[in-house]
Amino acid sequence: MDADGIHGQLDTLILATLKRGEAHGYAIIAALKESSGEQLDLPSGTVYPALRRLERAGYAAGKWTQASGRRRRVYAITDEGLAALAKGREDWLALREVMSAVLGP
Amino acid sequence: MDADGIHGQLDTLILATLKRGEAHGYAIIAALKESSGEQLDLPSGTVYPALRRLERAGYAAGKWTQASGRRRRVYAITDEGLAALAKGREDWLALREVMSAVLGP
DNA sequence: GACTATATGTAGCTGGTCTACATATCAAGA
DNA sequence: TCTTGATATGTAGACCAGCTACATATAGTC
Repeated sequence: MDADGIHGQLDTLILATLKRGEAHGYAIIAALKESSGEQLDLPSGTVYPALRRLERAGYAAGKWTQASGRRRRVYAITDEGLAALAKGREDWLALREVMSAVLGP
Repeated sequence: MDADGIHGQLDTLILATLKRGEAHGYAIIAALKESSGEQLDLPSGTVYPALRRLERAGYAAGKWTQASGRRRRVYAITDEGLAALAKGREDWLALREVMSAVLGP
């Protein structure tokens, strides 16, 4: 699936990934690819702006690190981020119910 | 749920409603409210542009009718619309799988 | 020395959805 | 009769998420 199939769930997906542990953008892309069973392959132009958005919103805290010469911006989920993730999950479940009700089982 | 929770599924929801039988905008809003168990309450400013979009795309065919003095634009789903609905359903199922895989069961 | 993987990001665009507004008819009740 | 609410359709203007394509840099490998 490419990114235009995720329709507003991007933040929730990223926050869910960060909940498992802090990570940098490239690793998040790889983790989502892995945890989705190779179904998700998000372009960097989608993920990096999303991370800055999450940071600006206070849902993730980023810090620069250095790993074998490469600079990385590592993000950790905040308390607000955990709350946002919980809300995102609820919204998702509500959407799931509505879609099931309308589309059929 | 208001319309900002449906994230790109609007067309699929409308096409699914039209599949049950032709309908006009106001009736579609009411039908979605009913079939979702009162969870969905879409504003007209969301639904009417969506219908014109679907018509422009060839997924729905609209015609003016008159019912007790009120003019109505009644839409019927086309063959292309049925195909688009099938694809929308597949996309939805794929998204569901990805979200389940990442968020957990 | 060239190529691939790792790693981050910007520029410009498209398009869906929102809020608020505008319009008109019909039915019911004060 | 007048007002209100339900029915019914739509436009204007704006926002913002996600897209594609591009730009940049280092490390390791062949």
